[in-house]
Amino acid sequence: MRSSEELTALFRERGLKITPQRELVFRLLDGNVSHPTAEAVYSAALEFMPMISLKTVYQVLNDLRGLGEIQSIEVGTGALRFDPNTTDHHHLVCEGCGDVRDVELDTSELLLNRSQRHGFSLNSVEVTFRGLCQACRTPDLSR
Amino acid sequence: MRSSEELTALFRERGLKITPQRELVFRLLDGNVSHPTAEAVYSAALEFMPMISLKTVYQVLNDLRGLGEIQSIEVGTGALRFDPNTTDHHHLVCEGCGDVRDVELDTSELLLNRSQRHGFSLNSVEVTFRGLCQACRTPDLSR
DNA sequence: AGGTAGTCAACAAGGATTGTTGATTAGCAA
DNA sequence: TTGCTAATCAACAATCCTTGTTGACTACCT
Repeated sequence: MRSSEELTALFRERGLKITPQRELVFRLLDGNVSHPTAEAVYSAALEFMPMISLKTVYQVLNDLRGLGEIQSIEVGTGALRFDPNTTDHHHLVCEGCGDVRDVELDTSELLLNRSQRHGFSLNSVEVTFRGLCQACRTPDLSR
Repeated sequence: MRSSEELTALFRERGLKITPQRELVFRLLDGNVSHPTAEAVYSAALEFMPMISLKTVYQVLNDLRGLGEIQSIEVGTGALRFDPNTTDHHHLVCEGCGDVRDVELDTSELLLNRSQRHGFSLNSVEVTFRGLCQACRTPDLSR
């Protein structure tokens, strides 16, 4: 995802207005590596803008996705998650708490000699690792 | 997934009764490589048993999953898909029609030196290839 | 300054899946 | 073969996530 300033220019270019709601969502996503759901973005937004609606958050996220500035991922934790990191990377999901981490991975080997596999033309590869994070693996002694 | 006869024995062992509905779902899944949704299994079942309910199909699928005889996969086509192939394999999804094919793939390299990554204990890796199948890529001249 | 896009509340609705209830059927162990 | 109990059925309702609708209001931007 580009910087807030670049997004502003990009939105204007497309005839989309720059509203405080959009700017807030830009800010909340900038550098965000937590792979938040729409609800999570909404919750974070409420602290700065108590009257923002969930619907608006969904709309801004869809706008950004439409522009290719963020991507949505489905890792089996129920809701879609949004990721401002649109570079080639993959994910590690905690089966306990649902946390998602980024994983750098070279998938060029996976694609080699597979371009005509099953008669398909390949567009992308996603690798999802699953396991338990440290917190979910360690018994919580405070309880 | 084991054979229908082995499943019968397994179900009895667990105190689960062998009903015509369960036997039908066993049969429909045996050797099925189409990765059907619950609805698709239900549709197929209706041809042999017009009074079977979707609810029952869901229950049988969940029973089988609970016993580890089938797995469910989520490939972003809306509904869960069920797969009687529980061996180590991966999937190729057509972004046009949603068709899912099996892909044999050695993921041992992917797991190497990653067992402690991010403090996670790893349980599994899924690789999903996306592209267009031949039918979706080829313009249909009959229309 | 005005046209219009954006936002809001307050809904409804969709699709997938699970839960509920109460009646009926039937598997299977004794 | 009988009887206990699980399984199934219909007919719902309900959940969760996401999108659509309407009508009023606001405010961005040319």
